[in-house]
Amino acid sequence: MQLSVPHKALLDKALERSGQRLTRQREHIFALLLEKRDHPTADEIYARACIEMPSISLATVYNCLEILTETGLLRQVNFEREPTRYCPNLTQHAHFYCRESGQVIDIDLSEQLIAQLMAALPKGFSANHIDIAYDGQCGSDRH
Amino acid sequence: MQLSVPHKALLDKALERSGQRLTRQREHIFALLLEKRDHPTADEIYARACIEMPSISLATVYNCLEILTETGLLRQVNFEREPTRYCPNLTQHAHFYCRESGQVIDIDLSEQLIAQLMAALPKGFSANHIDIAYDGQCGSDRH
DNA sequence: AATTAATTTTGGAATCATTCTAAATAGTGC
DNA sequence: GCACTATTTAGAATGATTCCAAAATTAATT
Repeated sequence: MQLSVPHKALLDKALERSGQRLTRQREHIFALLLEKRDHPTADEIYARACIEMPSISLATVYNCLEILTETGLLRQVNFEREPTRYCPNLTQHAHFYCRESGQVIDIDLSEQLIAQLMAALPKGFSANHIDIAYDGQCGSDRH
Repeated sequence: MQLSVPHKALLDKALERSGQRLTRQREHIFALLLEKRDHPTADEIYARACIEMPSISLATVYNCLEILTETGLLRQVNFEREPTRYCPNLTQHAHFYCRESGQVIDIDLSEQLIAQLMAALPKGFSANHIDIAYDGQCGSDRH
């Protein structure tokens, strides 16, 4: 598994900007997230990482995910108090959690809809972020 | 602290409907939530409950909150992986979490806005619930 | 009111995701 | 390659929540 040239450049730049070093582990975790964009948990990422890098530890996976999130390369996705999932899609979008198939699907929202949500806030309130999570059935029969 | 007659009737009916008994503990926890609608965590509710009912246990608080949620009298509110908070406002609404003051504020959303959010889903998807959490500054200086 | 049966409460142990810690290892600039 | 600093590692610690089995309470029946 290999990071594409533009993604590699993105990673280099993001780490440099925040004074962090590029390590094999960080690169591998980032590549895994980009390769299969299914919103895995830290445990799932750890299991996948171990295939090519058996010596990696779970603590490192958590650490890499934290650094990648801080540097703005990943987003955390939470559903209730389930384990945190990770998402490399940085555009403003919502998440749909299908309780049947367990899949998490990105839902694009129009600028206009976001603007309306912002406009629903009382005077004086300002939001840095809106987290929108749907849950229901996605109609696919994959399990 | 006393449950109003209509709220008492609501509690009775909801418990009966799902075959649960009315207990002092359940009534007390429900009354606490209605009295101060500040989205407390289980720990905070436990601390408040102990004032009038020192023998109550944390396990019972969790159990009551679960039952009251299941019977549809309370909603759980989560922000990332912070401890779950509880809310007796059953109308469709969003939550605003002020990182400065720590306050959680209910935000009303129009039917129309909810409908638009539902309409943003791909064909075949159906949502039971949409969870909307803003975070930012609420502009109050209470701390 | 006593008896029984079923549910609830209780305190403590267990669980699970995540964070912390301190020693070992790997990057970076010279 | 050397020294300096950041990172990784394994395992212990944490914190919210759930589980457990015994004691207490409630509801139904006599």
